[in-house]
Amino acid sequence: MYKTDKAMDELNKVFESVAEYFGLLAEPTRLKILHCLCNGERAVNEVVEAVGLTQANTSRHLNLLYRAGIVGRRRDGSQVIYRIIDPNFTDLCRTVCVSIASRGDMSAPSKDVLFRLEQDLGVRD
Amino acid sequence: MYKTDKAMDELNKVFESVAEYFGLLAEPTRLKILHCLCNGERAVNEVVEAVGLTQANTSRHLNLLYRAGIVGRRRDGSQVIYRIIDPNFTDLCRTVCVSIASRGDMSAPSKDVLFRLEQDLGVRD
DNA sequence: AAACAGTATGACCATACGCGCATATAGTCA
DNA sequence: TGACTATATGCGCGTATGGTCATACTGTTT
Repeated sequence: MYKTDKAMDELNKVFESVAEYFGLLAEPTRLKILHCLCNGERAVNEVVEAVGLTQANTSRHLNLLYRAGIVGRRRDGSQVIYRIIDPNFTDLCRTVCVSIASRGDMSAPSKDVLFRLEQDLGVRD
Repeated sequence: MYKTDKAMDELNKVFESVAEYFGLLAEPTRLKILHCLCNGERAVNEVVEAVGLTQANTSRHLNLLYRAGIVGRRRDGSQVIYRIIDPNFTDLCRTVCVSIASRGDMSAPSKDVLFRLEQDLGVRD
């Protein structure tokens, strides 16, 4: 298929990049943080309060997401305000949410929770 | 927002499920395996040869993907043949691939490799 | 049954990563 | 400048997980 070694190398790099991206979304805490940002920008301390994480932890995750280009940030006085800038994030999450909902797992979430979640994911800033 | 504790619990479970799903796609080796299955079903030994992994390793990853419902399998004589059954997989990967390609990273993959990859992801079995 | 190919799995190792603690840095206000 | 709030970061710990090796399991063939 991909004959040359060079093409293979490039393909492997693509896989690594894709894996890295998915890896950012593979953590419940980060998903919580991102969900918290779904309805608009938030300062770090707001996120901390909303998701119930440590300030240090929250800051770390937000930095990760920032360096990956999933969220943007701006200073406002002494606080830093984050927002989602990756146009694909909501699409990806909505797809997976629907997929999970469709699986008749015993642990299937109730309709209204999913509905509300999809509502959040449908909002664009 | 999500007032009741019950709703919060459910939401957290959703986050965990979504994270778990993304986690499966967050590994370059698994992406290689899945890419190998993009053009149709393959026996384990074929996958082993195609992606250059250990047989044990390949089997483990395939089992993971199977238990998660991303791939299906059937026996054919002494060999087991896997195929992609998750309708969302290609969509998700295509989205992320395009996203990565659009970022002007220095390590941006060449156009033809990406084109070929998207071609693979466009094929439905 | 014996020999063999194909596949799965248990044990172990090395590494990655999320977390909490303490601390450093940046900005505001008196 | 000093005190205070807000945010970021270095360090150490515990866990989770991918990789490898050896081995068990399954089906086929003679």
